Amino acid sequence: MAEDIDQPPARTRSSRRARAGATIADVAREAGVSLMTVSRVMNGKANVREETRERVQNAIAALNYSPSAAARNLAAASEIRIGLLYSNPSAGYLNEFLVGSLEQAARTNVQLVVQLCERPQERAAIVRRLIDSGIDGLILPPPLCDAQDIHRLVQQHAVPAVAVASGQPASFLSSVNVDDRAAAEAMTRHLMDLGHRRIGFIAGNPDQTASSLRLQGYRDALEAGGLDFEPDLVVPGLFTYRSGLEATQRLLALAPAPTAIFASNDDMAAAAVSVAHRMGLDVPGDVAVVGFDDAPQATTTWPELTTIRQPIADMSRAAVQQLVDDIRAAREGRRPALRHLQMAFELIRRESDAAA
Amino acid sequence: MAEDIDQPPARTRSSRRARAGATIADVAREAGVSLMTVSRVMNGKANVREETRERVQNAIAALNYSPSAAARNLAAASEIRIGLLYSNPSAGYLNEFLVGSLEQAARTNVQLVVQLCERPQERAAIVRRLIDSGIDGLILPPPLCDAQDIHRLVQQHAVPAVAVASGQPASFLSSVNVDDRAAAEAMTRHLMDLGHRRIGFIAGNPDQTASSLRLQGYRDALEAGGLDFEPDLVVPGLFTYRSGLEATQRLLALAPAPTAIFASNDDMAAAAVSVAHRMGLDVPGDVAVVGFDDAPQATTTWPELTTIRQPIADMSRAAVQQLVDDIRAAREGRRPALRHLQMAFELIRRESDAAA
DNA sequence: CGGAGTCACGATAGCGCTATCCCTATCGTT
DNA sequence: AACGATAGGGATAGCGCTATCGTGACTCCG
Repeated sequence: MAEDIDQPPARTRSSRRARAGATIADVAREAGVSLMTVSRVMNGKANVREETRERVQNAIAALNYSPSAAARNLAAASEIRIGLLYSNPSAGYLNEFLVGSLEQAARTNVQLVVQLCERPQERAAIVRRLIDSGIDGLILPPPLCDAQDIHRLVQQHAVPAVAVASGQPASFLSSVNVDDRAAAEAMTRHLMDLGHRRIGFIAGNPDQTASSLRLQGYRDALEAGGLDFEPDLVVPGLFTYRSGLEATQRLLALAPAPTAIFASNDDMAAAAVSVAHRMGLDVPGDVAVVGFDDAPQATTTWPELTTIRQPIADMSRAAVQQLVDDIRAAREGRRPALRHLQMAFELIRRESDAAA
Repeated sequence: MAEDIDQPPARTRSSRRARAGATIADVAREAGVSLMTVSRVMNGKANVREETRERVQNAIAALNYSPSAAARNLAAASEIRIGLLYSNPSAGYLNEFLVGSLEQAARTNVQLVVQLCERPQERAAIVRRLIDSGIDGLILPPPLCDAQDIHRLVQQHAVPAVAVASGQPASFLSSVNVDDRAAAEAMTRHLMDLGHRRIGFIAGNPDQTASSLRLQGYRDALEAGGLDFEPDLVVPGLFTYRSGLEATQRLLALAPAPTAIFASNDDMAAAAVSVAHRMGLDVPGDVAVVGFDDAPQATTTWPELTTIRQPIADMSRAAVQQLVDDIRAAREGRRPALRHLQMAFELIRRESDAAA
C-alpha cells in the first residue's frame, strides 16, 4: 500500500480549519468517490448513477454533513444579493412578507438585504447606493412597487426587479399579485348577496395602483348586480387608520346611510368599526363592515373582520424565486423571462358582516 | 520594465470571474499596496500608517469596491449562522425585531436563519434539528425566551444563546431586556399623578416571566404612593386581544369601577378601549386606558394609547451583537462573558389617559 | 555601536466548494 | 472488428479573501 506516501507533508502551521462539521472531502472519502461526485449529488446533476447517488447520500447522512454556503457561493461565482426595499406598509404585512422572503432566500442560498426606504426624497439615493454596491436585484413590495423614481433607476441600470401587489406593474418588471379587481368584486357581491343595496366604499391611497383596481371591482359588482353606482358612496382614504376614521364619518353622515361599508384595507375597516361603535351603532347589526388584506387588525378587533386574504408569504417567496431566476438568466446571457404571476385570494368570512 | 514578463500565461479557459465589481486585488493595485494591507484597512487593524490607510480608502471609494461576504467568511473560517426562533408574538413586535437583527446580521456578516417555532410539542424537534445542522447560536425573543424545553437543549448542547425580554433569564444565557418592573411602576405612578386612585390592572400571560415583573411594578407604585393593593383590581390576561376583552368586562363590572385601566400590553389595552366604548364610556373621560409595548395597535386605535415604548430594534441588534461576541469567544477557547443588558424604556403619553 | 525589540507591510498558503477539462468503460452501428 | 457516441466520474485550478509568517527599516539601550 502506498498510503503513507500519499500523505501530505506534516502541517507545521496550525490548521485554519473552522468548521466543526464534515467537509465535502470527508463525505467523498466515506462514500469512496471523488469530491466532484459528491458535489454533483448535492446539486442534483443528472449524470450520476442511482446507486452512487445513494451511497453519497448515505455518507452525507452518516456524517451529518451540511455544505458551507460561503464556499459554494465563492466557488460557483454565484453570490446573489437581493435588496428588499420596504416603506412602512402595515406591520403585519411586512412581517409576513419578510418571513416568506427570508425563507426562500435561505433555501436558494441568496443573501437578502433588507432596507428601509421611507421618505420619498431619500428613496432615489438609497436605491442608487444599493445598485452601486452591486446588488443583483430588487424586490418591491407595496407601496414601493409603484414608485416612479425607483422604476426609473431600475430601468436605467437594468437591474432585475420584481413588483409585488402592484396594480399595474411596469413593463420591465416581473410581478406577483392577486387579482385585486376580482377580489373586490367578490367581496362586493358577497355583501349584495346578503341583501345590502347601499354599500359605502372607502378607497385606498390613489398613489398605489391597486387602489383603483379595488374600486373597479366594486363598480363591476354593482353593475353586474344591476345596482346604480352612486358617487357619494365612494369616499377617499389613504390606507391609514386615521383616514378610515374620517371616511367613515362621512359615509355614516349620509342620508340614508349605507348599510354596509367596504374598506380598501383592514386598517380602515377597523377604523370604521370604531366610528360606528362610537356613534352607538352595532356592527354588523346596524352596519356591516368588511376589509381587505387579512392583516392582524382583522382579528384584533371586535367583531373580527370579514376580509380578503392575500397569501403574502407565498407571494414574497414567489417574488424571490422569480428574481433569482431572472438574475441567473441575465448572468448566463439569456434574456430574463419576465413573468407576471397571479395568486389566488380568499374571502374570509368572520363576524363583521350580516344580512341587511 | 519587466511588466510584460510578469504577466501570467494567457488564460485559455474562460475566466470564472463572477463579480462585476472590483476585487481586493484591484484595490491593492490602485492604492499601490499589497492585498494584505487592503485587508487590514478593511478590518480596522491597528498596524497601518494613517497615510496608507487613507490611500487605501480612497482607492476603495474610487473603485466602489465592496468585499465579497462569501470569500471573507471562507477565508476567515468564520462563517457564523445564528438561529432566530420566533413564535407568534404580535406582528408589530416581530417585525421590528426582525428588522433590527437583520441589519445587525448584515453588518457583522453573519447569516440569520429565521425559524417559526410555534407549537410547543414541535419546538424541541425544531431546535434539535437546528443544532444538529450546526447552528452557532440562538436568539430567543419572547415568549420563547422563557421556554423550559428550549433552555434544556441549549444547555445540554452548550449552544450560545441570548434571551430577549425575558423577565428572569436563565443563568447560562445572555440577555437583553428593559426593566419591566420599573416601567410598570413608572406608568402606574403616572396614573396616580393624574389623580387616579382605583387603577385596574390586566396581567399578562403567566407563562412569560415579564408578566409578573409588570405586576410587581404596579404593586410597588401603589405602595410607594400609599395606596392599598386591592386584589379585585388585578385580573388575569394572556396578552391577547380576546383575553383583554374579557378582563376589561370584569374590571368595569366592579363597583365602584376603576377610573383607569393599565393593561400589560397594547393588544389588551386596545381591547379595553373597545369594551369601554361599547359600554358607552368615554376614553379617557370616563376611564383612562394605558398599555405597554408601543405596538402598532397603540396608534391604530382611537384614542391613541399612552404606553411604554421598548426599543425593540435596538434590543434585537444588541442581542445579535452579544451572541456574535459569545460565539467568537467560544471559538477562540475563551469563556463567553455572559452579559445581561438592560436598555432604557420610555413612557409615551398619547390621548388615552387624563386626570381622574 | 551592535544586538534586541518594534513597527509597517509583503508573500504565500489555504478556507470548502464548483467549473472545466479529461479519461475510461460501455454500447450500438456499420 | 473497428468506430464513434455517450454516460459516469476523476483531477485540477481557481473563486476572493484572511492567517500566518517573513522581512526590512527603525528605534532603544547598555
